[in-house]
Amino acid sequence: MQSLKKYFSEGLIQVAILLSLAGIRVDVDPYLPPLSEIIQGQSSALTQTQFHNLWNSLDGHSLHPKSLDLDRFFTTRRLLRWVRSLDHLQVPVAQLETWLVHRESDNSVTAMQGQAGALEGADGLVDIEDSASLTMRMGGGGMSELGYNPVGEENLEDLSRLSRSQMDNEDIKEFAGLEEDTSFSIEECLQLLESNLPLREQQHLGDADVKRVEEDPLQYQRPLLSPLLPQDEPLLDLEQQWQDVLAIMDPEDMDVDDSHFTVGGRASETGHMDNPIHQDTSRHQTDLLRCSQISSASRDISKEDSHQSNHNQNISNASSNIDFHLNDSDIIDFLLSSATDSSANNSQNSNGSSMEEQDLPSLFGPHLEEDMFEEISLLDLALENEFSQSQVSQNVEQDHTDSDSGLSLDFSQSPSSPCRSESSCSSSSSSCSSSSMSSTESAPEEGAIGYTPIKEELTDEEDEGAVGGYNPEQHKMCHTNYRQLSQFQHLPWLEHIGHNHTYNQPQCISQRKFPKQHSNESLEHDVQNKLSSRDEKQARAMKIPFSNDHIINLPVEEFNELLAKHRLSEDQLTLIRDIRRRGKNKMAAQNCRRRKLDILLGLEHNVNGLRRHRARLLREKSEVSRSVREMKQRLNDLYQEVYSLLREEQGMFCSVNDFVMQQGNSSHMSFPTHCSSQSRRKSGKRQKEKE
DNA sequence: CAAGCATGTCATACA
DNA sequence: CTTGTATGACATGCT
Repeated sequence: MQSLKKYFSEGLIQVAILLSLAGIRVDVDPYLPPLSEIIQGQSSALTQTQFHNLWNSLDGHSLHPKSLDLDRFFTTRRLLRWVRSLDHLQVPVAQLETWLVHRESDNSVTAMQGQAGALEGADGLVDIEDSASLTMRMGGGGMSELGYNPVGEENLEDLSRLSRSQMDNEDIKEFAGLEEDTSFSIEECLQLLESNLPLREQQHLGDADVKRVEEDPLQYQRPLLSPLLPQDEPLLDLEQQWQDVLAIMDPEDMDVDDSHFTVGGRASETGHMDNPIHQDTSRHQTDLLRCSQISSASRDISKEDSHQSNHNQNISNASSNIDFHLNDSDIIDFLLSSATDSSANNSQNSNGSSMEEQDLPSLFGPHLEEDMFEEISLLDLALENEFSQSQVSQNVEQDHTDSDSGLSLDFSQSPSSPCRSESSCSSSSSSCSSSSMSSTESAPEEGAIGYTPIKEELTDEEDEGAVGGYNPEQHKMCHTNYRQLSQFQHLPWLEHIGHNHTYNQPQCISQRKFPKQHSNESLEHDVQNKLSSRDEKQARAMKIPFSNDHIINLPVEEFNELLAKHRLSEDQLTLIRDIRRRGKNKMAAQNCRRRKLDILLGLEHNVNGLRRHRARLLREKSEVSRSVREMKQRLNDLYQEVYSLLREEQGMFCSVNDFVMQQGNSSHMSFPTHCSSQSRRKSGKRQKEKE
């Protein structure tokens, strides 16, 4: 019988879904067991009537009874809710209700204050119901009736439908960006959130809210934020609060990437997509914003995948959903911070391709320049979808995949390096036929080894200049450009890299560099003798018939062939092998040092970015705290006003202290019509029950 | 001349 | 075992 019932139930579900899709509203409630039973009761995963079995039979797949498919389960619940809600308006009804009850003696009020964290400044004037019960009333009364469950809801659409009543106290508090230790009550949190809802969102609220809007639309529409704050700031404040929340909840994301983390989800949820600040700033964002959108979209996918079964799915989705706004806010923040130099900078930025990099430092102030590079680098990295949490790891990863090329490295140490042009690289590869293969093969990889973080800052021209392999000389030449970047100006290695450590240079390199350009060969020979390395001198002394470059850079097979071609003594062979070993180790040491510097560079960059991020978070935190205080004050004033009106209506029989405001399940705000001793006793009794 | 830096070299470990 | 690579430690030359 049970199985038969199940069979019909699932059949009904399918039919209802199909009919609903066709536009026909079907109420399957009478034919279905209570939803709670489906969810929690006999159909629990541990019982024989697991609901996943229902789905196993639905689509023909067979799942292990213990492998509960939560996705399908919640999808089922959503579909069921949807089907059920087709016959009635599915407007989330906010169950926020406020009423006044009699204020008992001071002791009781004190106790209730302790429970709910009444307004600090109200001095016991307002008594707010226990937050847990309030949550039950708000969430359980209305939304949970629709089957919403904050845990396990994966879809963003559900999230958007999730009103604040879906969250428990902590969620709401966190959502409001409040710390745990704050004495801010749950109602204040809700009002804080509510106050940031646009009017159309308010229309989704309950009757009580509507009434309040009708009675005092201005007051209700007006956010409870401080009047000192600009009207556009609530959104930013919320985003900042959300950033704080995310930083607390997910410290792993606190990395550089966290700077792109904000409240967007909430922004969309609360309908702030058309917030004026977005409109005002959107025209300034242009390509940066698009880049951020793309990057955030990619992150959305990955984040959703990683958080599929996460307990904090709601908030994760919210954060991912709003990445766009987060980037938005970041860009806005950046634009606002750079507003002082906006005109000049904008013009320069528009001509960025043609602008000389060395002009950059003069165009931006130190702080602005730092921020700009941070933002731009973040966006660029995010756009490439390669932005890892640590540039260090990125560098190391690249290092593992790259190989070295000693040939190009030797170029940088050539005696003629000071006057050599970038063409030396190509000429070297063309002039050395046998070794060109190995050098050119490994050369492009070499370029990816070392200065990767810096190369991201380079222009296209410089990148093109690096084609053909890593050329330290290019980096030396670009060194002047690097130094324009304030981020790297302090690095000693950039300042010293221009030093001409030309001792111990292979002779063959200088020969290959300018085979036709040097007319005076005798002079060149003198220079070679003077600047050649110990190995080269020894090679010449031992009459080694080929160059050190060949010895070092030839592949093993060709190297062995070369040795076989010539009749060499044992000493010569030993020297050749030593030269090869030392040469390769020399290049390895250079690469190793370069990597080390890059790692340090990346770490330094990350530290700076994290410092800036921390400073910004602290700044936002202080701003939020200030706005919260102001809102509290406003709310207190509002209460005073309401009480004064009530006293007038009651004929001045009751004092302000005789009223407390409560919020409940009904859809209207209620106040006791009189403050008799009976109500006083009732209130006291209720309070005792709570305790 | 000492300090700091860049570079080369060696020894060693590892793939 | 050979070869190549990576890296710490030390030496050396330069500023």
